[in-house]
Amino acid sequence: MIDVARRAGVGLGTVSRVVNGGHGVRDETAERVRAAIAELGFQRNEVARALRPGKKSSSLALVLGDLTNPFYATIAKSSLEVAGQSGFAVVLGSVDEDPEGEKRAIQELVSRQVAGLMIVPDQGDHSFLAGAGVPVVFVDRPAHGIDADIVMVDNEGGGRLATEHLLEQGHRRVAILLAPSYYTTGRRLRGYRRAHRSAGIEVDESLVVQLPEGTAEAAEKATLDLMLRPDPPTAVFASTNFLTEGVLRALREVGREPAVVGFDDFRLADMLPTPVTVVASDIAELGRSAARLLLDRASGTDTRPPQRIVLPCALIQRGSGERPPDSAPKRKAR
Amino acid sequence: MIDVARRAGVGLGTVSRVVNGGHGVRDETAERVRAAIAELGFQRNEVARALRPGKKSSSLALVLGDLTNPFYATIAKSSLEVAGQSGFAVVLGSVDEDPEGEKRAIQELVSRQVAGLMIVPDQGDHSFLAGAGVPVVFVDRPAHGIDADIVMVDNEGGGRLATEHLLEQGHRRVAILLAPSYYTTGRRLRGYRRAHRSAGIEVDESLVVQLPEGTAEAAEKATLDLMLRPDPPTAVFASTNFLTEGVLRALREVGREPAVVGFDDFRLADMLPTPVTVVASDIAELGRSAARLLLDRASGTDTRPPQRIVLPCALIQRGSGERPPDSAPKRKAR
DNA sequence: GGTTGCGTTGGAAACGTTTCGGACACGGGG
DNA sequence: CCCCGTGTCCGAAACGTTTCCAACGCAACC
Repeated sequence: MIDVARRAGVGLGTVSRVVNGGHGVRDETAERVRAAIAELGFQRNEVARALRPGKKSSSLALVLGDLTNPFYATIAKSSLEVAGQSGFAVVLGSVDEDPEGEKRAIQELVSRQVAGLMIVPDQGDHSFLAGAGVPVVFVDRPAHGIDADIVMVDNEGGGRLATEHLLEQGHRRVAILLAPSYYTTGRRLRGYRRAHRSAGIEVDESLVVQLPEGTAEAAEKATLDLMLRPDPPTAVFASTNFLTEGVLRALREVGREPAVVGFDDFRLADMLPTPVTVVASDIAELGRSAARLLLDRASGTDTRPPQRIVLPCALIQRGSGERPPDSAPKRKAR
Repeated sequence: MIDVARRAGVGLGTVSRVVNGGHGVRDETAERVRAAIAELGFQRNEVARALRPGKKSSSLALVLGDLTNPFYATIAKSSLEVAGQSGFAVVLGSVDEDPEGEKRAIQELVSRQVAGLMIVPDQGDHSFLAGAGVPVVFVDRPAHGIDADIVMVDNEGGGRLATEHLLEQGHRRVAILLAPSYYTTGRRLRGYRRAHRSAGIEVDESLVVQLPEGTAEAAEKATLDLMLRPDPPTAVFASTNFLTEGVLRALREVGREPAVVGFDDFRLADMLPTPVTVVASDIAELGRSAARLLLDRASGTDTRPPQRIVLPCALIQRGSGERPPDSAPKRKAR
């Protein structure tokens, strides 16, 4: 920049003013500066820029788990889009479901002076973020120990929707598969119970399956066990996209066809032998909202108390969730 | 850091030495400094750190298209992992297939003083990167106008593998669907032609379908046209995961079952009514290799001339690619 | 003609680190 | 006793911006 100033025969301050908003500079001078910039191929050094007191870099951080999971990938994509439109870059911190690693990753990002953090939090305590002086928006689930903005999905409503749908088909033994103790898991289970209570049906606790892992493999194994019991469920609610996949694999293996409803839509769900009924929400909007909110916080535009945005879920009927109870146990019934 | 120095009663230089490698400092002094750091909760400011002359930030940039595409997501995930292990963060630039936007995004990232760039390039000229003084690794396809490292897949070999497989089943009319002029597309087509030539079979050019877009929708439409012709192909080679999806949708609509081979594996491929045969490669390794190479370049460890890493493709037979020619036209043939 | 005010410009300070030359203490060798 | 080397430590300079204050020219006004 100093070279530009020399070349244009002006002072540094003037160059800086031109590079930024550029008012308070005579048109003629500004033009000379712009010419010099073009000739020298000057490009502002964002790092030096972010060094000034109080200034933050024009980057947001996004901390989430496995990008290979379309759920996370969608959040990443959509938040990236929104951030990009405002000239913000996004620094990614991927965490493999390891609470300690997450803390380290977050502090790494904070030390990079990002303007804000979007976090899909692991369990664990996040109070260490409270004093960091950086706005934080949690995505998909809240965190403990800190009161910050949160954008999420109506998990309980979704769980209830899925379960009600199955109960309405006449199912009385509806299994639910749950990934390890995420917050979302608990809410979806609550919806499941609520639906049962409303319908006056008692929950068979042995049909509430807490998986050791949130993987398709774990769900597959659990479903096999479930279906080979003497009293198998006639319907299965898989509370996660990966779990749904596992359930379907298991069912193919044992050749059974209980009703199935999944939580979260997934690619090709409608192309499977029996198209899969799911409870879905607008995940992309989840990411967009989070990014928008964070940008407003970072710019100081938004000083409201912490917000809580909840997106609705909708049932998408495709077939697997509309199978009646009696089709499951006996192959050629009816 | 200046506070830490005061608190520990030492000079700045000493604190800096402790924070970094930390030799040339007496153990006792170092301990005092560490104590002060802990008490004050001091955290190094990475931004200021990167400001020093010659220094680059400890971030890599990754520029790619739609993260929603599992192909890109996998690259992102795996390269993130490798970078993270070396203490590097990854700044993401997502580009929506817009050559001008890509250039802007890249310059944005360069201005952030990233230590290196990993780019899945759009067509367009990338010579503007030559003088940037930042190491660049291209991923999945090379770029024009610059001679840099490149990590890619054996596209031609894969295209050939897929086509040979179909020809071996006795197919003589094999259609190929191609996304718009990516480099990869050209190579896959070349493999397709080679396979035909080797087998002494002439290519019907009307079966080489250049799509206007690389989407499932475009492929679906093209496949419909293809199958409703008086002389439809008996086999289809979809040169991209999204294209494969489109092909399958179209086939379901028209109720035909030509043989299908896709390029790149995808989730649930084995769960579809007819499991899908694909030519696949280790995409995660693509990302890992790129990150490793870039880290070596950035650290100055690796000063070899630009490398060209090519990963092999393998055929995964699942059923859709093993259908004989005559099963396609007539529904109940055989 | 002096004063005031405005639009424009110049340049120093500040940001938080790393690095580098030098200072200081201490001990050993001449 | 002096000199020198070694180990430790200090603090100024530098990095490339932004921002703030001062200064300047000019016109309008008193």
